[in-house]
Amino acid sequence: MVDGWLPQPATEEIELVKVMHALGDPVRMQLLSVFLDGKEHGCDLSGLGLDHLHKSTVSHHMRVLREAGVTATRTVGRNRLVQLRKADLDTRFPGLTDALLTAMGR
Amino acid sequence: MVDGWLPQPATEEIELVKVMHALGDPVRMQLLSVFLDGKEHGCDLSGLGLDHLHKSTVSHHMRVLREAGVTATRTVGRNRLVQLRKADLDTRFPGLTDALLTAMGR
DNA sequence: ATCACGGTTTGATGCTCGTCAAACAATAGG
DNA sequence: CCTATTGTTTGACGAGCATCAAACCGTGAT
Repeated sequence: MVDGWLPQPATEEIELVKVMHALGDPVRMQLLSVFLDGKEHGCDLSGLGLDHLHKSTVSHHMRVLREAGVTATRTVGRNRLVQLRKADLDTRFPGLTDALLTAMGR
Repeated sequence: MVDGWLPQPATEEIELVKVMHALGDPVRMQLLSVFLDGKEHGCDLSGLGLDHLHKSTVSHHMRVLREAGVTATRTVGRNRLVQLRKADLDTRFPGLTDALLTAMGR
């Protein structure tokens, strides 16, 4: 019933070096590849090759991404919906998410 | 008299996650801000606020950047000339260095 | 109220990394 | 040849990080 957003840095507070650090991990990079479409995603990571990871480990990586300002997480019921903060990132670092989208994905 | 290039990954071998990891450090980020002009630079880091760092520490960071494929280092005499591998990075990850240049610097 | 579900938090462990210090290597100059 | 310069390499140390496991917490269903 609480249904709100998890804590995250304001747009102006997003730091490039922290974003880079957040993306400098294979697991988080793979998570990013899912979020790059900009849509909301559940925490079901089946079909990602992340089955071997403990749920608390994934939760940790999700937190790193969120605290770096890369993603935003919304609580609805007992689920979490995660999405890329594309607009905010484009404001702070124009062209960055586009470059990532080009480099990854297709 | 040997005057050659220090070992570095081939263009196709440059991995995005390793580049991100290399850039996920404040010191290396500051070094990058110097190299973003694409020109060759000596290892004189005066006026960068890196005076407090030991020379071996800077050498370490230079190596990380080079092994990630971010920079290329040339040996001339007893000096090292370092420059951004802009063409190679643009080939692998189009728009990335431009986005970094926009985000940092001016 | 009780239970199951989805996810977080805490603690512990091992590995990686940033830093310094000292030794080393190669080169330019006397 | 000797010395100074420029930067690398090695070793050591401490901090940080990725991972797991177990406990915990809010929510929805029974």
